[in-house]
Amino acid sequence: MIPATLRVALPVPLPTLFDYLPPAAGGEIRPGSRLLVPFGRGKAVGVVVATGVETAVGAGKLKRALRVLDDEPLLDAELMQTLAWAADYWLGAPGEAYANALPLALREPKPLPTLGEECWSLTVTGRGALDAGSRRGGSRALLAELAAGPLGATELEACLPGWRAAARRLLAAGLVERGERSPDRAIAVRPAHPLSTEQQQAVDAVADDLGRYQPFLLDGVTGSGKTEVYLALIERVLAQGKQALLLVPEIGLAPQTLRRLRERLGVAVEVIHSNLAEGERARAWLRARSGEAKVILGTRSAVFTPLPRAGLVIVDEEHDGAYKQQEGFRYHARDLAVVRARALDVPVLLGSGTPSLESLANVEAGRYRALHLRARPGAVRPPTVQIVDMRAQRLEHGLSPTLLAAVAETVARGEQALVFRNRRGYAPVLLCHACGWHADCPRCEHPMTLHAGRRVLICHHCDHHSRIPAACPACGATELKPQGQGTERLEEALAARFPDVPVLRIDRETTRRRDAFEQLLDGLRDAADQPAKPAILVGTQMLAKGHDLPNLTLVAIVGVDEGLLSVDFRASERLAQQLVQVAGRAGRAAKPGRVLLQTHHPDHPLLRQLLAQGYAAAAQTLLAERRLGALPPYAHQVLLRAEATQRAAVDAFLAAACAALPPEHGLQVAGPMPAPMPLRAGRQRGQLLLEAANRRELHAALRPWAAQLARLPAARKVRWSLDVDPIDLY
DNA sequence: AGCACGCCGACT
DNA sequence: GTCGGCGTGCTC
Repeated sequence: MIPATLRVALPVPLPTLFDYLPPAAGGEIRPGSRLLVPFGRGKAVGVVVATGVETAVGAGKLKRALRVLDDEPLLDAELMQTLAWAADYWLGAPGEAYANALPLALREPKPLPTLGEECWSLTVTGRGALDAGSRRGGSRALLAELAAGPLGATELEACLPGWRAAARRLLAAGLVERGERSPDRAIAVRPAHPLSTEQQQAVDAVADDLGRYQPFLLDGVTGSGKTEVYLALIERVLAQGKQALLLVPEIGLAPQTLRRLRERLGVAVEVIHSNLAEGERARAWLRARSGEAKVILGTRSAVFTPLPRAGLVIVDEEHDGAYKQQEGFRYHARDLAVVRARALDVPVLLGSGTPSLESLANVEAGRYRALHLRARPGAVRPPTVQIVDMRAQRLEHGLSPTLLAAVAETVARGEQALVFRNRRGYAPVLLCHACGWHADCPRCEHPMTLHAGRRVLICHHCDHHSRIPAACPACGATELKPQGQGTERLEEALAARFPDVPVLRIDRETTRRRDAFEQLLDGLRDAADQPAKPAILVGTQMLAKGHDLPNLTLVAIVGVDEGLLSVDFRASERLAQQLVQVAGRAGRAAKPGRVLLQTHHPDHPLLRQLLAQGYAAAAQTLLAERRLGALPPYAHQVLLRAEATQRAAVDAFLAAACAALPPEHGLQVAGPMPAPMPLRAGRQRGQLLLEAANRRELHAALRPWAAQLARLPAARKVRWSLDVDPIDLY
């Protein structure tokens, strides 16, 4: 044994840590410091996990580390412990867990960046160019923005999206320069809204537990003022000189939340998400680590932000699937937030209008405490919901007369209507009426979606594009008919039907440019001096989330039937959440809302209960079904996925994996079997599902097994992954 | 995951 | 005669 041997996590997807001799020069090395080491033929930056370890590596193989990059550990003890726990729980490669936690810029052997915020200002020549008006377009706009004084990167992003291209040009021309300044602080603080009794109760309940671990589930419908509760709690945490971490499911929701945080709190708020430039992200991360950043707002990966003065962790829209990473290290940020809160000894608040069944089960089991916001302070009353029976109705491009009449009434009142359809494109199928042939993706064997505007067929599973055939390739008939409706077709139908009203389609295609979405939505809000204009919105689930549209009074939901009939056991939960979230868009402020639900299954028990008794009751029914079926959250699952071009390779690997399971493991084994989509992007796919009522048993059996999988000879011929607590079984 | 080594086809 | 295809094996 060599007493000073270091154990290091390196950013490779291997189930192992690597041992090194300490660098030739240097003093004491502590866990959490980064280390530059020779690795293979090159070098790598790793994180020291343990020192003075007893190594099993032969002395001839053991290499000496090159140098320590941090005198002080970059990752504190709590983060190190949490990361080790996470790698173990999600059966991930330890190195990948550390790699996820560190911003990319900190995984390079360079000195730490300084903490100031990137900031841009005019040079003397720049001012001259502005006065002379010698530039145009984005460059001119940027010069104009900077005329009043230097601006930070976040501010520029807010007032001039896409400014970086112009900045690069002007920097090269010497018209602007890049500098650094300490981050913005102490802007005018807007006073808090008075809290309702319910809000105050929720705040008091959590505040009573500040300073110790306690999870809360804050259950509040859209418009009930969850954000005010978050803000009030963050204020308390700040008053104690501590930090708050607020997670949101997607970047799209960050800007509006950021605005509210900055307006209200007047402290440095850091935003951390994957769209941030790597340097900025590293600086934000370091400002959190130094304690300078008091409030950290971020998406999934922000759950790894260091919090030396942690006071509170909040997970907004906790039911959202975006918190689960779906490749590489497959962690769940909501679950990890709870684990971190326990390690940090702080309360964790999970908020949602439609809580996940997992969290509801945790309330039921007494692990989480429930807090409720039932009233919608801003709205007169909740929207009325009506089921529209599509059977025996003459449909116009999939839209019933009832629905069209409701849209007509709404726009006639000068209000806005949303037609929600969770399918992009013109039609999901292109069908030959003569012989029944339909256009399938050659790589997925699934119908391709017709995109009429772009005159192309697109596979929504693998993005394969092909030309629209002029005639049926099977029988030669020219009667190829689009079957079913996507948002593009609904937009067309509604525009034809309501020629005097603007029809706006909002989906991935129409909002591809980064700022397009916000711009479209801004046009729908009240201008200061003008009354709101009537409009019809057609959109996918992009519209389901959090955006405030005060003049939207009708929400018509088209095509919920897929969710009702799906074989995926989570489909009904997701459908219920989606329906409630979309319905919540209707009728905020003073105008009452109306929701129409168009279906072929008007008597479906889930829809009936959702309407009559609301989400909480429907969720209880779904929970009872899960319990009866011994499904999550009452059982625990691990899914082994495999794919390869050869079906035989997949089968051989899964069979070998199955045979490698420890004897008497006490687990339920389903498979090996084909994946729900057995062919995708030209790859054969299969899976093996393992279940157990007891999570400890499941992990005890799977830990050694997971390590063994990598060593199976059959593993080299497939792409495989392990998914602990999978949320999608595709 | 990268990266190199290694042994078989169509090109200057 | 070589450039390069991706199978195989390794990384302390």
